Amino acid sequence: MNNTIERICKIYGYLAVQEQSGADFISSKELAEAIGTTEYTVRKDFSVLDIKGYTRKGYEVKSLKEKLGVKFRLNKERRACIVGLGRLGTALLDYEHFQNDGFEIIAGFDSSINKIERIQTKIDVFPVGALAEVVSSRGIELGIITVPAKAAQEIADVLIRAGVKGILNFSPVKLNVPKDIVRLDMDFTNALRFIAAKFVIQNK
Amino acid sequence: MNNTIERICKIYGYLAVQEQSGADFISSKELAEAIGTTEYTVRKDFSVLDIKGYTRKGYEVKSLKEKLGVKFRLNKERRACIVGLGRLGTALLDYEHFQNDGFEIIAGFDSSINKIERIQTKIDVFPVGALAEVVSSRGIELGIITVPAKAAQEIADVLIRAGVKGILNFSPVKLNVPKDIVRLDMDFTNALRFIAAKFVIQNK
DNA sequence: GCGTGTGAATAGTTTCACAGCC
DNA sequence: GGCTGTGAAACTATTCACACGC
Repeated sequence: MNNTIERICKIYGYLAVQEQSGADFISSKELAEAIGTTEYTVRKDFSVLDIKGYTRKGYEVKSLKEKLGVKFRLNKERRACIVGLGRLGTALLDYEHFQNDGFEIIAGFDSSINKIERIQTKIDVFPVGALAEVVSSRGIELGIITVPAKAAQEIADVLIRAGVKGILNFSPVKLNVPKDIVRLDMDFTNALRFIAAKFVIQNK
Repeated sequence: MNNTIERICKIYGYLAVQEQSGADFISSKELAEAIGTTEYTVRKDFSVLDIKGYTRKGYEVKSLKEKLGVKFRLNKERRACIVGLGRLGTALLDYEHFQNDGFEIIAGFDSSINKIERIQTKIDVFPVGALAEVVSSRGIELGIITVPAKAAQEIADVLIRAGVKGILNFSPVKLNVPKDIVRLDMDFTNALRFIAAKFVIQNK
């Protein structure tokens, strides 16, 4: 079911683009190509979600996006914060795509007061001590962790206690989180390992 | 089988840490907890790979790492380059974990000469025009793409023609690559979408 | 007893085949 | 003819059960 969610998220992104460019209908085949799967799988996903298309035309772009948005609440604007304002953290603070796609980074945190004072960004930045208070008072639902490995679990704990629903983890450690909290790891080293290993296996 | 590769990559990373801290043996249970799976799955993976442990002791850390390293060629140092030296690209240029774990970023590329001249890093930086030549002459096997969406496919094509084996793609577009080339997408917006959507589904 | 090794059972996912519809 | 919708088939992955070894 994770695979379905992942595909739907990609489809949703693709539909946003198609909607801009004025497309009315789209086939399962085109969607499949756009996200890298098969048309069967796309239709099966929609079938499970009870989403209907039109014979010979495909799916209506606007209403498909609308339905997926409602079912997965991708239509709702969500607030996020970034903890750890090193190079990666500051790069993400100003990552323009978030803003366009329903996510708003509304706060950054770092343990170094110096760094906080030096940072140039439109987004509010705070010392980590303010984390719990800011997260709950501003209704932040998603935490992005870009702190060094040894601080990551502690930050995750604070974020969760303050009420975030999910964590995007860029630190290379496996975080322990309660199972109602969603955690997604983006470990760059592992990503390169995966690419290298897969190349070896598939071309053997 | 992708799942197995992914788990092995995580295990390999965990073993590197364990090796440093001097651990001799490790059980399938501990490995499973470390990477977020079950002990059955870990043992099954090893079984398929024909890797043996010791009754009542588990697996010998050093030799397990060695064996995985050989089978998936994770023991080989691999060279990578980064194309697109915006905030994310420059953050990755100096991402310290790569260096420790068998990957070496040996070149950066950008289309702006200005940017190239201003960048402060120990790593060699070049105009994109030099991409094909540098990649093939220096034996770069992995390309990391951090250019804007509209330039991503073109860069991917050049990288592939120059001989890279895999691409780590940070741009939010789906790249077309021949099927012997490994591509891995890290789309941050999609990651947040996935977290939000999964939370909605699992807590419904 | 404790932890591995693995065939068998189960669960989950993708693909296929084809009926239905405009 | 072209594209959807979906049950069935095929495939893949995980979990279980238990024999084995120290």
